[in-house]
Amino acid sequence: MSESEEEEESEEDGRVTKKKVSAKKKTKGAVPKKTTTKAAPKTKRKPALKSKKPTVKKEAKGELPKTALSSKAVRIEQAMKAFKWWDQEPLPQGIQWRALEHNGIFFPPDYVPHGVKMLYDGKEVELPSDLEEVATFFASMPPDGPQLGHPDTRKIFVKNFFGQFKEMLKDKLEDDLGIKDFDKCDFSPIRAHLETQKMIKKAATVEEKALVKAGKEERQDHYGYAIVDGRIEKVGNFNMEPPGLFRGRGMHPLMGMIKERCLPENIIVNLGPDARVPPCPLPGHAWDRVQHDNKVTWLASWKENVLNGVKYVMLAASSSFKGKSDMEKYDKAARLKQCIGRIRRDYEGNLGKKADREAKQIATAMWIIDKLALRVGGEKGEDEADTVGCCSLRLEHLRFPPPLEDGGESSGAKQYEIELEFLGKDSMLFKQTIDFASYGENGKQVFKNLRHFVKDKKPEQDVFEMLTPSVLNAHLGSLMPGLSAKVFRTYNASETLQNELPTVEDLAGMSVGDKVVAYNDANRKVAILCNHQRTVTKTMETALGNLQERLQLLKDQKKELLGQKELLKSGKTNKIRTRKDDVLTDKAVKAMDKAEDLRKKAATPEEKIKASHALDEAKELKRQAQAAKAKDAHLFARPPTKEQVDRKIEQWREKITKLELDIRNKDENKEVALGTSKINYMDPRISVAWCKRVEVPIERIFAKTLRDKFVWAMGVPPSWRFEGTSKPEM
DNA sequence: ACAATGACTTAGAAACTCAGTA
DNA sequence: TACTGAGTTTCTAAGTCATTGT
Repeated sequence: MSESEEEEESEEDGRVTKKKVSAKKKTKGAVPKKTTTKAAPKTKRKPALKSKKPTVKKEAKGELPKTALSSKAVRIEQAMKAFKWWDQEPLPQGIQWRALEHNGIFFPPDYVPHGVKMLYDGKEVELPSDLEEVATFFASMPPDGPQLGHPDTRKIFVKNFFGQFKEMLKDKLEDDLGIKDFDKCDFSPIRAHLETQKMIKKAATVEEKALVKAGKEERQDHYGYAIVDGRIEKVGNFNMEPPGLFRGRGMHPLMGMIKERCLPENIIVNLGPDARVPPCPLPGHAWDRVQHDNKVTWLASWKENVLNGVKYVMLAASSSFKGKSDMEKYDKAARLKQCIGRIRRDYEGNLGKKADREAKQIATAMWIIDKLALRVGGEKGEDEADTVGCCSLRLEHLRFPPPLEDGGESSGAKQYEIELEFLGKDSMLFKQTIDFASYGENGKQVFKNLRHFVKDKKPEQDVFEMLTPSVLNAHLGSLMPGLSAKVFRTYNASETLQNELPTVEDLAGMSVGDKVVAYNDANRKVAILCNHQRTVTKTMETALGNLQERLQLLKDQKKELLGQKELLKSGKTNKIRTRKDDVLTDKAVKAMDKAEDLRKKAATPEEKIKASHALDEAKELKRQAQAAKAKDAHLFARPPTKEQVDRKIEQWREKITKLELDIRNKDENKEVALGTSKINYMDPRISVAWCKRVEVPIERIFAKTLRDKFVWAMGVPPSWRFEGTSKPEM
């Protein structure tokens, strides 16, 4: 790869020299770019940033990459990559950095009033700009989304939103404009306005889009990097969250509350004592305060008004801060693997303890967390959605089998089954029937314990009334230093991946594509273990429906082809249906040209809207043309030979098999999210080593950002296994 | 003791991008 | 040569857990 040959050229093992840093300070500050003035170099810099793409293409074509003139972005990336934090001397306990420099936060622009009026009782209402803004927040909520699309959540959302909206009316105007009833409010004019704005944006010319992109890149250049102990690192969320309406998940009691605009006055900036303080980007404003706390990794923080929690600007997932703790997390999980036997014996031994209810609850909870991969489940407040984990499970979340008729023992397999049904993190449904008997004697004991714990309890009472995460974690910590409940999920996920991945022998003779499928199968097992779900969106549903339709069409076409074969055999060639002239496509193309023309000439918003309508119509024509074409795709222009028909039948057979596989995969995956476990739970070294062993290029498994995030894992040998190496068993 | 807070990880949805394709 | 849909990135909410405050 070109990396190695360029490595020596990169900035001294990734370190930006002192000289360079201070030089930057004088001009623009911490940003890793040499821009001196705003406008002038802009045009010059653009091609440099763009040069990234051609380089890649040339490389792909086998040409030599240009080493001398690598773009700024590429050079920064190389500098970041060249520094191998995992080979470095660690900083003292609790110290996160010695020097830290960054450029602060980007703030979204002020609200620009659009003047489109909402209706009340059918009449337009004149709103001051800050109220118009809030009305616009509401209008921008998708009417069929997770908040407004469901009657229960909609009720909460509307109550919160409208309560505050009315409050604002009262505060801002002495007269509330008579707005009292939400049902008389009509935000649809604003919604329509937003919709057309979106269309206009989508229909923008290439140049306009390029301009937007350039602006984004400029922002990335300015805010997107920090200098940590002399090295360049990527910043994660440097954009301040824009104001809007709080979108809680599930039945969040606060959904619909106004999330206020956050200004520099609310920001604490954290950086090194010697670092240049980033200038506040909003004229006339100032940071709340600047601090130099090197015990923490964040660059800036603010208090958010809805949940009253602190939010942070932190480095990106590819940074050394995140990388270090990620590696520690997986090392800890591997350490758990070393002593998992002892820990399981600990809780198994305590499951049947007669006298000690607390020990029994701890043991039972540990079993659940270990075997069912539940989260620990902290207590939740009044102002939060009612979701639970292990410690907060209530009797109402457990469905025991019906009691046996008058002492009749063992009435069947259902005896030890419990249906668990509750909402977990993000209000994701957990619904599984657990057959405790399938886990052997310990499983049966857990079942008995649960029945015992809930004896004489009301549905809304906790199953583990003696447990809290602190109690549980205190016990876990006594079994292994640093052990807490969440480590079990990491451990079990990684262990499952390793065990589920096929061996080199299993994969003998398979294509890379098939190996990737095998990897995804293992990944899916982990995702299911961790209950990583995604809701089937409407777009996905329709996409699946379209595929089904397409499959049916292909099948019908194949049938006709088989019929044609028979006709050929019996010499009835004249009965073979041939393809008709395609007139629709021509029509569509013309309409398209015309719409394009309109768009080019359009200057005023009205004309632009008109052009976009014309485009829509042309698209519809095109869709029709394509549908018609697809319908006859299997037909020949003139009566075919037998060979031609045979060839086409074979083609169609392949198409059908491929599509059927595609549909099956999509269907299986539609409600499982593979990404979460890949990003957060499976030790990347397992995947890297497996890829090396079975000769699958790592980029087939990890996309760019994941490769960056997991740089520290890329060097493991093919033989690497997930099993604790350091730290002996206690 | 235990409630509140702070810092950080984990999470799915939404927005965006880009490659395959008609 | 624009479209489409899959894949990726961004966004920010919602967890965990140790520390701090009362």
